[in-house]
Amino acid sequence: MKIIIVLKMNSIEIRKTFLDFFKSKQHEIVPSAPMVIKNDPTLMFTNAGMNQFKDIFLGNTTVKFPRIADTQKCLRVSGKHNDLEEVGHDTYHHTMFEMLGNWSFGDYFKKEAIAWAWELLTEVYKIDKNCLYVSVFGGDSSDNLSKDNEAYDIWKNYISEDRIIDGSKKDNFWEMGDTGPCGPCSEIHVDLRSEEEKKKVDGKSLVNHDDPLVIEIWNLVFIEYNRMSDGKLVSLPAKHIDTGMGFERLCMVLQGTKSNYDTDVFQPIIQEIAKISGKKYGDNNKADIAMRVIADHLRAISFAIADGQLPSNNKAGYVIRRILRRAVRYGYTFLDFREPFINEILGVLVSQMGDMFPELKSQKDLIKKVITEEELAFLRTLSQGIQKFENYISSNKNSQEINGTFAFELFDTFGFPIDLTQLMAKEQGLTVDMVGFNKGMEEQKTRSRQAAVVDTEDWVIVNPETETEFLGYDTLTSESKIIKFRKIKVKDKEYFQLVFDKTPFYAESGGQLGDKGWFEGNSEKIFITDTKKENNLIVHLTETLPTNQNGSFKLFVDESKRRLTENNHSATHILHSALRAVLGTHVEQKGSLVNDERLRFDFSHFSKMSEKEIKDVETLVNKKIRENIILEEQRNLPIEDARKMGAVALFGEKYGDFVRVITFDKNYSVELCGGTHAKSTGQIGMFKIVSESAIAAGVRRIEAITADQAENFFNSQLQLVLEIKEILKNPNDVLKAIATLQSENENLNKQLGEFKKGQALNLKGDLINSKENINGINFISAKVDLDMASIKDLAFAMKAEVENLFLILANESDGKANLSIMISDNLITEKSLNASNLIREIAKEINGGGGGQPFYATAGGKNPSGIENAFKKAKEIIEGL
RNA sequence: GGGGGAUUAGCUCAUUUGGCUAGAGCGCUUGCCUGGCAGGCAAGAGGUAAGGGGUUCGAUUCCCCUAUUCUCCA
Repeated sequence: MKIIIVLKMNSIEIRKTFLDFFKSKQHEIVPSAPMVIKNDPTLMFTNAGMNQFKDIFLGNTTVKFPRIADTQKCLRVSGKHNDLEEVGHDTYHHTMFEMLGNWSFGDYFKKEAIAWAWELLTEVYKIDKNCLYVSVFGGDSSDNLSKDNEAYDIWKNYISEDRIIDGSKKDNFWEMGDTGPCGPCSEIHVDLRSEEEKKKVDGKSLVNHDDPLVIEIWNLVFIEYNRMSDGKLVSLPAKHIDTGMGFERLCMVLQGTKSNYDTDVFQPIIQEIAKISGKKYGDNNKADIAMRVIADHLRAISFAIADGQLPSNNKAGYVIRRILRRAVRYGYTFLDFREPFINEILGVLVSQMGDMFPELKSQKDLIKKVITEEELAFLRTLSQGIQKFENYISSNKNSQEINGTFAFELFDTFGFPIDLTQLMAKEQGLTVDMVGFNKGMEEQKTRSRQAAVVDTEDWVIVNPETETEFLGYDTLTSESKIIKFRKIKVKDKEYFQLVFDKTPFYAESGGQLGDKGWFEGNSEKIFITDTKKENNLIVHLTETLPTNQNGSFKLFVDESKRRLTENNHSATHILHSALRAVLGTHVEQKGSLVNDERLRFDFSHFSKMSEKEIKDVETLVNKKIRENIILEEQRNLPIEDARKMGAVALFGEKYGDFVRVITFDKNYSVELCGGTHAKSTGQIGMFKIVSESAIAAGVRRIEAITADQAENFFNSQLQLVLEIKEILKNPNDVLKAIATLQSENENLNKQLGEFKKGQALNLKGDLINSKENINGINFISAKVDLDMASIKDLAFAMKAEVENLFLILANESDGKANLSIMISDNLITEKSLNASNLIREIAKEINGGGGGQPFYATAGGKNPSGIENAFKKAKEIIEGL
């Protein structure tokens, strides 16, 4: 008998082995980029390992290391890769996952990529070769591409040809988007089924057929083309390798489990969920799904929050909120949680992954707080929706089916997933009209698609340069050439994007808005309405193109706007340090907005700032401004050196980055920052906080103004006080004068009220005295000089006092007439009188119309001279009874 | 970026073809019952119906804009 001792690697070892292997092949190992993406309009989250290298593929940036390997945190929840609804129901979908990858940028190509992948899998990880299949691109006639014979011939050296599969364009031709770098790819698949199963069905036939145990493990992409917007492919001068291997899947393979969720990546979390829910994992399919959902989503939201993306009500923040709510909902429905629980599992995740990803550890308190608040908020929404549902049920008792429109409304407006509605319907013995629901869904999708159509034309190259230089730290003008431009159409609007070889224009980044200004050349002047960053490219937005794009142009940044913006940006840095000094070092930047009018700074802090704290911060900032600290700026500092200087690092730095450090007194404020700043703090002039508020659990927001704006603020406040004084005839003590005024006013109001009451009483008395008894009815008619509200009061008061009352009142204002009729309740039935009907008839006399209730009605008209006739008519009606 | 909903007393929410001088529960104030508390009874205060504009004799209700917020789609 043969004894096989299998020493399973744990997930930490598996990750390390991958990175060590490629290090031995001269790869630079770089840390994971943040999962949350800034400065890319096409992407909210990192959804593949290659994202942080996109600029290299696009040729917008130079290559620092030709060979790189890493593990990258990824999130797939929207756009092309939307796996959210699958997660938990099977054994292998995830929202957040790690992607192991190795890259070559114009260095090695297919031969080495294939050889190393094979070596790592079979010799280092020791995966049985007889379980592996590979695929190569089989060609595609629509793109006029033949089979990838180069890859096929290389694979032949490692694996028998009957294990090589020709793949379709869908599976084996990788594209970044509608346009851009792309190329054929080779996938490595592994068959994890039992020997018996393998005998029954050939593994080769299951490749790419969604069998949970015959799965793709590694994708090797050979980037050699660029897709143009007309669909044509152009060969790239420098060819690249881009590979991706799902870490959680690899763990499953190497640990011999049947599910990613059974590996040591997920089990500790799942066991914790089981523990606090009092249920056992593996007992009940629905509960198991819920536990997997929660385990997966906990990872996604924790990493997102650690990377600076807080849940919110739109964009990326809303994606995070939705993931969290999905987890809450599964816990609510299938694990019977009614109180926040996800935050309690966080500890396990942090102890498990905090070493590899230190951001989890350092932000643990904030993550926990944010998750708890979100859970509470969603449980509230949930109970509102349930109430709505119950209202619907009780008002539609005889229906057996829940209206699809209502089901869609619940989904669309209250965030109720359709399966939850179905579940609740089932409990009442009802079904849901799915046709109607799906119709509502389709309509909404069509609407959204139409609204989101952006037509981007290809870049038109004017001068073939790749690098653009930013001059804006030193100058606000430049002599530049256009490198390229393109036209963008959004709905009925059209604008242009221009890239210059050098530019003083600062592109929106790090919270600082982009510069505005203009450029001149060939006797034309064209305005630049905004400057944006697309990855590393500085893009200038204009409404028109110069008629001749060649030649040189003179660029001008709007100086006054830029200077005011700089003041606010520098003030933001000083504020940041002041907050840390006053509140403590737990204060971390969570968001920032800087423009020429004001600054907005979001930061982690757990309670409302007191008046004194706000004042202390203001005082400290203004003190630093008056110290007139000279700006120290260091460009192109290796990030490691910057960290040593104690620079406050934000999210967003990538591997090997050379960073810029902005210092205002090395013992006070040192920050990594790409923005533009005042030359010395004195330029800021003064600083004033105008609001302090909460924007999310554990996150506060300060809005402040500086320089001219602050000066205006103080001046207008002073002016206000001066004007108040003047109005009060310059008293010695303004406050006392106002207090006196207030109490006098109060007294007068009281007296006036009593006087009015007396008058009304007199008026009421006079009216009552004027009553005529006609057919047993107390008829009163009068024209009064009161507004409609007072007439109403009077009418109600008289109704309470006079029996058998028929009251008709009129007033006149602005050449218009109003009538009001009040009738005692008993007359309505006894004499069949209806104020509403009567007034319609009577109002004809004043050329108007009206209505109301049987006992009280009003009307308006354009003919005041008809009032007497109206009274006469009313009297005739009563007399005629 | 586009759609749908919400915003009414300190809090949670009512208010159906536009008209009952906008109501309830909890909380608050006062008084009473009880040895005290818990509790009970009674009276009362508290509303520019988010803000602005329009339609109308009349708008919490219908329309438009703004703000805040929730939610879905992209």
